[in-house]
Amino acid sequence: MAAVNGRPLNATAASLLGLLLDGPMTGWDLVAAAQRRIGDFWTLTQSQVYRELATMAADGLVEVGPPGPRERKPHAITDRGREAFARWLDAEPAPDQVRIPLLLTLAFAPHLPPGRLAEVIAAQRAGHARRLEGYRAAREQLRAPGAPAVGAGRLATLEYGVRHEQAVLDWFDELPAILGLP
Amino acid sequence: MAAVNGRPLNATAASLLGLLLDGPMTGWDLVAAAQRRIGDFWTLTQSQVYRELATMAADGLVEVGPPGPRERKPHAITDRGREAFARWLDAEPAPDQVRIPLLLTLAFAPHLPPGRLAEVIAAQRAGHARRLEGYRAAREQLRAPGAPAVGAGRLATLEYGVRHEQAVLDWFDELPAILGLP
DNA sequence: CATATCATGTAAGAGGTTACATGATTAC
DNA sequence: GTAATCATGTAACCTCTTACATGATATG
Repeated sequence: MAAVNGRPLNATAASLLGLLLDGPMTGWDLVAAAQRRIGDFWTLTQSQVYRELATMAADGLVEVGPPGPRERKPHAITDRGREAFARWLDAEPAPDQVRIPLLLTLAFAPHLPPGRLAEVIAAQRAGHARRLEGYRAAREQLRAPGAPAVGAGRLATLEYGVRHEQAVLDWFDELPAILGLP
Repeated sequence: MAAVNGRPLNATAASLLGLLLDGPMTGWDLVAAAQRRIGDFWTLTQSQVYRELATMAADGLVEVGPPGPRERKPHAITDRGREAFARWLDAEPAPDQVRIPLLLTLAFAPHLPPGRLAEVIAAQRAGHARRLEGYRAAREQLRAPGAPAVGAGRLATLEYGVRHEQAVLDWFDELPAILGLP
């Protein structure tokens, strides 16, 4: 019996519990579900998933069910897990955690060979434009008649993505003026 | 003589080198300088600074100068350090690394007690509004006549902050409609 | 039967956070 | 003299990433 009261959940573990509220899943399933449902604003790797599952099983937050074909090991959330998830969800979300390598490059741009900065900016802008298109397409698909019913949260996060990427693109378009580039 | 060719720089170490281009600094100085120059979009702790300095000293990227008063240990960038920094700066910046706890909460909002979601949103919005004001104030200060001369990069990153936070606030204002909140 | 996909996991290390310990110097 | 701040760093731990190892099953 490990950790009688369980350690405090980290956001990654809590998210896995949240996904398990829809029913038992294997680690493999969870990786896919996480990518689909929260992948746009939360990264997690397969390695992490198996580790968190093992930890949570030891803490009694999930239970391993009867193995299926191909070594499938379905994990189900327990009552303790539901409580832990509810406590986590009710807490104040931590502040955004943002690290933007491009802004580092920009901060040190005077040390960059001339012309290189413009290249870097163009490449980064293209990436953001691609992502904006992805978010837009996904949003339109969900808005279309006959679209699969989906939580409003999904629409809200897509809208976040669209607005953020649009703002970033607008910023890119102002950049030459700010930096005094040709 | 450790690591003849030096391991590849991580962004945090590289940033410290970038700051040292302005002249020798102690770990303490670097913490302050980093907070001021890149703190808006890159986090780093005191602990990390001392560790990276030790590693970089072992790799010959920085040199410890003659100690000053109060155990001050100025670190100066070496020629090897300058090369390593230039190589890092010239490389393609990694994609943004973003984790937004609020969006996790939103993704699982159906499991939240009624009313709690609105509270959470209000609190988070206030935080973003505060940050927007901070960026705006800093930007106006730099634009004012007689402002200290400062790199265009600083203005560009402030502009990024302003636009990002403004987009997030706009999104907050759309949220009730998207989520069907009163 | 070969290849792709499903599915498990381990190992090793990098990067990051929090908390603590220690002492010098400056300002009141 | 005492409190704040400067300045060093260590210890412990957590989280995340990358790479590897292993084998079952489905598809052509």
